[in-house]
Amino acid sequence: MVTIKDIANKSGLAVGTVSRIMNNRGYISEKSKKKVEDAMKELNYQPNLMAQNLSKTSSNLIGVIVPNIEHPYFSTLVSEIESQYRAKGFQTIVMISYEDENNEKELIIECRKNRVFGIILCSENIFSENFETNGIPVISIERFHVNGITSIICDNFQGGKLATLHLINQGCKNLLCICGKGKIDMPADERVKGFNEVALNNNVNHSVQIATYKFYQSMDYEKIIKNALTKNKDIDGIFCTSDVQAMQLISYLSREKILVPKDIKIVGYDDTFVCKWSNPNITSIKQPIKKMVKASIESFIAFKNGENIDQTQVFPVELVARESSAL
Amino acid sequence: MVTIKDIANKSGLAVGTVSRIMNNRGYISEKSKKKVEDAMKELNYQPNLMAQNLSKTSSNLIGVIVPNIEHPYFSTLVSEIESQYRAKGFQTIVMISYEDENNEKELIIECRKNRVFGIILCSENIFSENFETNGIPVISIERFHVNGITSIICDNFQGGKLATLHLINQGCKNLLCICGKGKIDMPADERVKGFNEVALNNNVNHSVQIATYKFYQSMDYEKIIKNALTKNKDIDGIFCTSDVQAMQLISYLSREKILVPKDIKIVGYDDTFVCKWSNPNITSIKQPIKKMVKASIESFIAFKNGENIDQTQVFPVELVARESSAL
DNA sequence: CTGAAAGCGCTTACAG
DNA sequence: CTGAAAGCGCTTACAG
Repeated sequence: MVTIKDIANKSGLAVGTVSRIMNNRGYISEKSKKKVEDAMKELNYQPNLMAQNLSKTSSNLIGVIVPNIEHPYFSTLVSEIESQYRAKGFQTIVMISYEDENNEKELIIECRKNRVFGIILCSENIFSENFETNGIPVISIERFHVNGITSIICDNFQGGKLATLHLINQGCKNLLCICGKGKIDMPADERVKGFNEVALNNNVNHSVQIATYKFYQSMDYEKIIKNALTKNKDIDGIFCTSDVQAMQLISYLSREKILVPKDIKIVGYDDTFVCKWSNPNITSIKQPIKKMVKASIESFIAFKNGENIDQTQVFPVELVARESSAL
Repeated sequence: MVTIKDIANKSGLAVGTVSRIMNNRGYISEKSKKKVEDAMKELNYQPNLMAQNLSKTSSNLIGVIVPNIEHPYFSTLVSEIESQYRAKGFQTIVMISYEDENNEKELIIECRKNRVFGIILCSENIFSENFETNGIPVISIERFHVNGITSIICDNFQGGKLATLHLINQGCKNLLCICGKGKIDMPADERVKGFNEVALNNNVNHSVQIATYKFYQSMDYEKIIKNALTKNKDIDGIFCTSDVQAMQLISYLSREKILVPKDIKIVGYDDTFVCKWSNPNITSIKQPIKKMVKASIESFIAFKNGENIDQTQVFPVELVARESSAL
């Protein structure tokens, strides 16, 4: 493995000088610069990131802890995180917690071992007093602010309202909301509040079907969907708090020979790529993932610079109309 | 940040001794061990992985370069890689190439900078002479062996045969195969060969619809599906070389009021989680992802130990029958 | 503009 | 069984 020493020898300069040239720090003569660049090229040199991080005061590593990367929301989110952070010179370490609190503790320790610059944590267990990050800043996405963790969320309440208003505008009279419920209050719960408020204000029949956490984990909502629809016979509009639910709902209704959007109109949430994989395509509420990820980067940097960070940052959502809610 | 020095001070031992105790290397007295453990606990110490990797001859890092992590095949694969490698003490660095050769070159350089133990590369551009990994072992998954890169693949030919035989056994007389086509020969091309062979041997009408790469990239096969089905009017069995295709095919056929499996039977490939998200559920060919990932770990370790590694490792597949091909 | 030295936090022979 | 020293590959003041 070629090291900075080899470059120093080759170019006839001291190691420190080479380092300064490579990092463009301080005064540099053109001649030396050229020599170093030539040597680097000739020896095909790549600096050792671990050595760099070790000697610098802070690393370029970002720990990303998510429950899974198979759910389309998370695969999209992680994908966006990876590319935006890389573009800014950070390196992400993606870690999968499977929603298990002990795993999460382990992974946070792993982040600490890596001396990460920051941690993005998407967790249900975020309240835990056991999460000790020793001064490493933590940002959560779509989780509430707690324990000093900065929280980046979309306007879930508004999302719920938009979806519901849309269904009403499309003529629905009997609404159902299918939502998940975890161990703690989640920002996504606000979607249901938005649903309830709009339905109430518009005097529309409405009910809520709660799916326990295991449905979310298995990404298999069939039973809860069946349950909800046998209980509520004359539903004509359903707001699913995730596209994955909406997808499976459409599959279920197709099986039951119930027509979407004719008999029942549907709105999903997240606007993930699967929205286009069903017949009909799924109308959905879009989170501005790109902006949310960008905000997380800015917050980490602000924190690093000792600036104040908003504890909770809320981003507007929009409705993307497709076939599943058409007239 | 607490360091090994703090542990040494606290426990009244030398830094080297503490290191030996932490790594369980060489003779250790119970008394000293206890002292160190107590100090570690008291100071909430976590060793600095970068320092460890720097002083060791090899790192515990594995670079994982994939075209994307949104496609269900890759999200499943990456998820499996992350969890199996972590269990073995490795840390994966997931990198997304977006199928771009320049990105891939950059990412390989990034791997080199990280002094990774090995690279898992899922690339279309694997033939490139420009991939210089400087002695770092590379394993490809579902790509052919080339340039000394170890190749782990499933038995695609067998998969194609299984799928086709199944369709024929289910009574199909006019078969279509929808497949992707990249810049280079891919193991997945063997699926089509298996299709052709079985169809020929059984004297069944058959044709192949090739989807160019851009369809794969966009995960949007609608046009090619439409094209294939307007060209071939009396198809009654379709082998899709990915579940994503099958998913969208089912959506398309539903739109066209063509019944699956009554009018057309369908078999997908990869057996990803989306197979259960459509009506009907998708019959699919299952790759033994877990075993393939396991094999990659073993190969890296074997390489490290100077052992010989099979250049190409082929894993058997199986057909998972669901509704889309039912009688 | 450049070099020498100290330091980042570990590990690893080598003595004892 | 343990300590002291050298080294991993960088960066960063500090002189000059």
